[in-house]
Amino acid sequence: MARTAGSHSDITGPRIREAALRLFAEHGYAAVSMRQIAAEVGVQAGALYNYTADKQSLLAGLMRGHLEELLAERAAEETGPDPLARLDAFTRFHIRYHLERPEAVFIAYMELRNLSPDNFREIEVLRHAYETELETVLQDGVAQGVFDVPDPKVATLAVIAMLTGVTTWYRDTGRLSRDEVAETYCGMVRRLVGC
Amino acid sequence: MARTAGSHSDITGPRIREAALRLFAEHGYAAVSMRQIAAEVGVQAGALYNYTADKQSLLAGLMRGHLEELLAERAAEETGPDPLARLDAFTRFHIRYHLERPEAVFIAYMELRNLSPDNFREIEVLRHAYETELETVLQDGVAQGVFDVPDPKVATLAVIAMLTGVTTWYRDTGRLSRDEVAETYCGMVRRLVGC
DNA sequence: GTCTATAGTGGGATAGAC
DNA sequence: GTCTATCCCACTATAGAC
Repeated sequence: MARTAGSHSDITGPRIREAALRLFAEHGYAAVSMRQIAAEVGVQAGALYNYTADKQSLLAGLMRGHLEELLAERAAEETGPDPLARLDAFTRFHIRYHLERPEAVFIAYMELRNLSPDNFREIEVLRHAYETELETVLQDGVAQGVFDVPDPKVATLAVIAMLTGVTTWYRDTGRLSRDEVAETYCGMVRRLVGC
Repeated sequence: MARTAGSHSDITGPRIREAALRLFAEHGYAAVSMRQIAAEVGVQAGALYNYTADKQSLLAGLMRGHLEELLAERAAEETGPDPLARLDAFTRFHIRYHLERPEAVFIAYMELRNLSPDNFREIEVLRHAYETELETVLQDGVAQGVFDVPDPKVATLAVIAMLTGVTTWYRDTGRLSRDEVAETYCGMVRRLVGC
């Protein structure tokens, strides 16, 4: 759609972030130019700088937004006291959330190298907070004698890597539905923790 | 070391590939310039084109070399008939091999987007051949009643994602040795396949 | 808030001397 | 086989008109 000089648009900001998310996920941060993002939105490159200080801030904002939303939605989930129920809930939540936002997930894992040192530290804190959610479940399960996990720290990283990997192969047009995939992983995770 | 015009060097080719491997792994393919690679080797940018047709071929060659070596070393391993022994062997091999070549592994997983369509197809064939190695072990184990794996295809992808994830956190200066990590993962993989 | 235009930098790849 | 020099192009970010 043609756009005219001087037109106002309070939704340009979100549209820029959506376009950047899509393009960064597809081609990688370094391979995407500000011109490409602007063209996707339908403005000139210079206009982007009304919404972001620079390209680096645009990337950091996307990653921070993704991880903050991940933590917020996780915190909003009801969690009872039973470690096994909490483990299942984490597995289902992680898979559902990641399959719903494959682009944000992809960027959050692949573009860490392209963050400035300050932004990197900030993002790592958020990521570690999320990993701690699962580690706590595993430790509680071990303490209660429900799980058998020799090394909860390593198991945490192993399970998260396993679950996140689903985004690399899952297709909605494939053999399994999202729920079926989640159930399959639930079973594998349960067994992995000796339950 | 200063280099002089006209000097010969049969090892420039390998040095270019080593430098490219290191820089691509650290900064990403798109973020690394041919000038950077040349500087790392100690030649001028133009000299690189005596060894590679272009930047894309350099990347594809690194990835092809990595996957071909992976398949060759895997094929060289002795494998008995016992599915459990083969599963353990795969786990230990995968972790050892990946921890020995973190840069090549990183590139092979992260830079798929930056391959031309032709190169991408070629690399995907190699990657799939490797995944089939594990899938075959799982299927044989199920057929012999040793493993309990409801979905061997999904389990294959889950195990490989879990094992490969070790490269994102393992440090030689950390709490565990490589062998200890491999044993920990062996135990987790065994349980995951219901064994 | 968006436009056009541009400053300033750096990119991939090539040509021709040595 | 490597050098220097260069072509041509794209990039980020900014300036100033509207």
